[in-house]
Amino acid sequence: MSTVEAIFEATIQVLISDGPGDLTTTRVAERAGVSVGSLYQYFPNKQALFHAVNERYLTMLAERVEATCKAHCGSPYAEMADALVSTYIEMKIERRDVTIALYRAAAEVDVAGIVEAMSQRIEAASQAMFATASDAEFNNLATVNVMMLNVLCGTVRNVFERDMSELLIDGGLRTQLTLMFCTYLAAAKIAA
Amino acid sequence: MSTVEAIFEATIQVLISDGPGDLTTTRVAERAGVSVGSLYQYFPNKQALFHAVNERYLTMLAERVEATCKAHCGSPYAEMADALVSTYIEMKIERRDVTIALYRAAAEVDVAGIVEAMSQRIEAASQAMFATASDAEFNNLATVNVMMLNVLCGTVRNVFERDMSELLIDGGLRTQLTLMFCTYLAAAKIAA
Amino acid sequence: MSTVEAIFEATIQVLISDGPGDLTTTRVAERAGVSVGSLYQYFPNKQALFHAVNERYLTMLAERVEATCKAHCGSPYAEMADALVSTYIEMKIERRDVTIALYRAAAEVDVAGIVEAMSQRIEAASQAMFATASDAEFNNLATVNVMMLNVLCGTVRNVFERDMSELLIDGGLRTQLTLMFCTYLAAAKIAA
Amino acid sequence: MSTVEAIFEATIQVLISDGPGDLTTTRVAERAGVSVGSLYQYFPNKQALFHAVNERYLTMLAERVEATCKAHCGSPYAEMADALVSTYIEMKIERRDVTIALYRAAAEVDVAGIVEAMSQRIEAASQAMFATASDAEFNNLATVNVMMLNVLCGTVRNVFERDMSELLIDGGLRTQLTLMFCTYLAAAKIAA
DNA sequence: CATGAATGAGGGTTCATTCAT
DNA sequence: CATGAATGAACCCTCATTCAT
Repeated sequence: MSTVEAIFEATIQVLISDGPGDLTTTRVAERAGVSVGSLYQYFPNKQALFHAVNERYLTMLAERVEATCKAHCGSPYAEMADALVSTYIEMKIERRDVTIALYRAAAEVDVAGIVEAMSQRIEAASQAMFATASDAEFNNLATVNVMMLNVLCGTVRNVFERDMSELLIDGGLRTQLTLMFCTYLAAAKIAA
Repeated sequence: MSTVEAIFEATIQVLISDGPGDLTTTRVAERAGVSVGSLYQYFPNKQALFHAVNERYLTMLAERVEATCKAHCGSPYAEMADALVSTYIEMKIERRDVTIALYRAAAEVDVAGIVEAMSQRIEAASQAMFATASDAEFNNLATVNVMMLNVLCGTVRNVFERDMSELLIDGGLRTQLTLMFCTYLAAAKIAA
Repeated sequence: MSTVEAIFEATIQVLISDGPGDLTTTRVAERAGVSVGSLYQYFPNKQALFHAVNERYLTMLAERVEATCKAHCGSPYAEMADALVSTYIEMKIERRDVTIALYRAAAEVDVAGIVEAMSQRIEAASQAMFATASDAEFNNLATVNVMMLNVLCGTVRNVFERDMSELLIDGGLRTQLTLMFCTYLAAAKIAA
Repeated sequence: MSTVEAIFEATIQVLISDGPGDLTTTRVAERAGVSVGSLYQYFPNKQALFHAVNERYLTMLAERVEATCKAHCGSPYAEMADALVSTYIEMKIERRDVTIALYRAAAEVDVAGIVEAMSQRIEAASQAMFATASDAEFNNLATVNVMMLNVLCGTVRNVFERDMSELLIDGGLRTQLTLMFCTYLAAAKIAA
């Protein structure tokens, strides 16, 4: 494993075990099995490290969502909603500890830029998908789409931060969010 | 204004102007016009101060929501949904800077406990309200209710943190969330 | 002794014993018998400390020279030259270690500003004095005066840095510089 | 250009553009277009590099002064004084940035040894020259000579460090120093 | 002989907290 | 009960130097 890779992984590990408040460059370096100096050879400062870790994570997320959206072009909108919600939640659950760690770290630094960029990628992909629904066209698709994604991201975050396991394990969150989106979309359908 | 009051206000002010990263006890004391020593007479440590500020803010929020819920007992559910969403968003918009400041500070410290407590108060009030809707009864009200509140809190936070002013100023967020909740509730109605 | 005083003294001591390259804020604080934190309560950073120490020293020097110049208003110019040279050199010899330490430290930081300010104070005082010589008037006094002071400051520094004790102990430097200035001034005299 | 040459030049360049405080071995190597490792193949440590650069510069200076002194054997002493002063100042002005950079760097490291050695070479050459003046013999030549060279070196340094351009551009410094030396030497002449 | 990633001691600086006044 | 100077552990970051390739 490359040094950079080790540092990335160590950052996540420290974030998970110690929390963002106790994340020090020394500790990260130690956990990565390298010296602080090495860390600073690859990242100009602590912020940059944070930034990079978040970017990497969010980029992965965005890519997966984009892929899902592409894969569901032309499907019925209910399937689209389910695919979107499921993909997003599954990714978050997959490495639950990482998800929680990054949610907590988000406020520490200026990650707003990355978050915004990724949000827009996801929004674009989603809107493109819904525009091709086989069984409906929508009024105000732009607004509706933005709403759904804010709801999706915000709600999932809330559920993770409150650690509401019961909503996550049995798919309650997924089912209900999908349902909510379907009824919402139905109301936005253009009468045939 | 009491000393404690001054300290509370100063904390918020520093949070707004300097951000949570630059909030130091000395700075808070200065802005409050008291000495650090005095600050420590009222709060055993920085965490406690943070905690208190958040508690006060969230308690106010919870109380307002509870009042709204009580006031809408027996109304049609659409009105309930609108009242809930409107009250929550209005409070957040009212002192937008404070809202954003506290969202950002949330991760810094362990506010999870307070958040959880307040969430449950709000959920209870909301569920009690919806149980009295004049025009419907709902399947699975507990789940539906929890979902709506997670969506409400999560989405609003997301919108504030992304600073999506366009959704806030013209009431787009309010209208759409209300609509979403109405269609969602409609789907949960018990057939008459 | 006040904390600030102790820090000033400690800075000089460290400068003398360890040299400017090994002057660390921690070491200064230790030697002063206070904590680093205290040091930073009085000086915003290391540079400021350096600056303050130099300013204090050079201000004293300038004041002494100014006093001497005032005291010799109306004297014959040879006495003036002797007074100027003697005062300057004596002050430097008085605390020889401090003198050497500060010469060495001068390049470390931006002391140029203070040096320039003090140089100008001294030049002004000196020129005012020579303008009142009882036994001569001078062509180009401004130029002649600036030359003498550059020579005085530069030469003394050179002698200290080269540690040419033999020139300092028996007054050789003083005698010769005075002589040099007298012959130089004589050449600038306006023929009666 | 040899590697060593490149490193020398790079050191000077970094000194000029970044100052002695920001001179790092890595930066020097970069600017020289070689690796740090290579730098350490030629210089055992940073001090040695500094040392070498200074030695090279001062050796050149000493050689030029020696040459001038030899060339003026048997001349009248006024010509000698002028030649000495002019040569020294011209060399310093020739690459003014280098001169200033090295003056500033001088305190950083232990260059005292080299400076002393070069000073003595120059003093010897100068004394030998003045001993052959065609128009005078001097009392105490050793002392007079040492004085003049301390004055010359010290004053020039002072003028450069204070950046008194007006004294350098129109030759004021040169003229006045020469004049000062001539009157000083005249006073030391052995009566015929 | 060149390279440059890796090292890690050490420097400047901050800030929550205490306690003598 | 108020004050604010003093504390010092801990943080971020730098850079001279080494050594495996």
